[in-house]
Amino acid sequence: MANEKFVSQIADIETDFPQWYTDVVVKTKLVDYGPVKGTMVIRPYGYAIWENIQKEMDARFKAAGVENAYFPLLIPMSFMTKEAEHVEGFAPEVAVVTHAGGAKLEEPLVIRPTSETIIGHMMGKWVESWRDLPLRMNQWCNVMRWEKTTRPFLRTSEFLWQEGHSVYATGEEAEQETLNMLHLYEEFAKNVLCMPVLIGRKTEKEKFAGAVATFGMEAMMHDGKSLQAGTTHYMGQNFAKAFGVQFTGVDGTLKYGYTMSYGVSTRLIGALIMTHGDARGLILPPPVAPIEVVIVPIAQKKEGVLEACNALADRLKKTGVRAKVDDSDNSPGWKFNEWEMKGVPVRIELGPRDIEAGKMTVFRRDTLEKQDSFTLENAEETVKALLSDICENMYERAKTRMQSRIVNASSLEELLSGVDGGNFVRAGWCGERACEDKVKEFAQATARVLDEKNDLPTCVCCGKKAKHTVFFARAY
RNA sequence: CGAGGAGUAGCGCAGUUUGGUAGCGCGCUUGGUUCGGGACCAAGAGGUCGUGGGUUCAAAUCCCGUCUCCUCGACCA
Repeated sequence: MANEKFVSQIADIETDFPQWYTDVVVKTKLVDYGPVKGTMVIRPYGYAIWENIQKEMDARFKAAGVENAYFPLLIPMSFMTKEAEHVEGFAPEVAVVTHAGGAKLEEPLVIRPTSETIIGHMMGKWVESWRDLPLRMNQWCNVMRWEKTTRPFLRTSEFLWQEGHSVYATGEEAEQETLNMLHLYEEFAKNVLCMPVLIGRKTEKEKFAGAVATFGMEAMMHDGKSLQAGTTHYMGQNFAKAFGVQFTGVDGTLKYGYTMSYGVSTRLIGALIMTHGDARGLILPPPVAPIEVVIVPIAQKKEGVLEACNALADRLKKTGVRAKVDDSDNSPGWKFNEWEMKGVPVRIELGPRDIEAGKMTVFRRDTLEKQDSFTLENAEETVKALLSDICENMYERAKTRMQSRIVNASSLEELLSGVDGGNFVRAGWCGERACEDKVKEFAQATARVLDEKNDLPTCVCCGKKAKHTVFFARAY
């Protein structure tokens, strides 16, 4: 088999998925490890994916009327302690600056693990009247959480994300925005990452520290485990009260605002890798792939070959396709394997034979199919159609896979065997924390989200009447 | 943070048991031949053996500390 040597560079995706993931992210040059524990360097190929994610997401926020802003990295320690649940949730994982300018600081400064507190503080200054509302802001920034175990993109001490924060005059509006943003994320996952997700409300146990309600979007990874790919939170008046976010209403009385927040992070990159990847490495969704089409010249020193490749690349670039000619000295076979590992959606091979016939050989990464019947003449149309077909196919394939791995359980044993088999397990739940804890202890599975379709009658744990139907899974 | 494993050339590793001249494969550089699934020949460059201390005439090798990475558990975007 021609690819044996190549495939052996990365661990087996079926039998050793965690190692496969680590191998792939490092060998494809998405990331490298930083010198400080839990830190990662996002290399150009990885950062380009993030930039594409930002571009698509940012456009959606702006279309929804959200404005970008930037708040400071350092937060006075006293801010963190103003909201009781919030400090309890985040205290164990914050990094604190105690010295600066060669002296011990009067008040320690927290490196933001999230910005609810400092933004709440500023909102308190900026909101005075009902006319100031709603106030809807987003920031793209880094945050730091001192995690115990780390893995590139999935969990690192420092990561990049966007955090949106809004304050509304009424709880209904803030709650509605919490759902709107959840649906925005879902749409983004589908159309930009070609990734199906489950969305829904989180249980009390799983909700954000300081929130009234948390909603999440969960994606199924190749091994059947779940990854929280984004969250939105409704805070009620918790933070508004802690930070004095008050306004005078139409009726002339002073009221507290209602806040909400939402975020997605560089973890999305990990999510798309673990959703779409295969034994050969990455399969990148075209909308975020740094290179959508790589053109590999065959016999590139022969006259006219490189010229033809460059001309084709230029034509594709003019139509907005991210195209690249690999004119390095490596052999064609080497290039094929390299770009496959790096997940480029479409490869075009162009050699003297093709050029003479006015054709091009096209390989698509998602299906590994190669075709040599396309004409060079209408390459633009061919490539556009192919990229959109790949997008659709990647989504449908992942969706079919996820749906085929959602099973119902009516007992703890069924739930255990379900998650052991790499499934998401739907089960009834009475709503008691004790039962949720018992499931975790028994099956090492957690409640990912509550299913909107609440159709299972009895609690999987205690057998009493179920209040909710829950998606349980092992999680990253 | 608990249990296990690993750090030797850019990458993958051998050498450590039994202390005694720093090795192999790939990659890299130069020149040439090649090019339709990880090509070939020739010549070359590259190492404070993670790091700090100790034992010794002598340490990659033995002892103690420490840092980082990987896997599995408890917590999280």
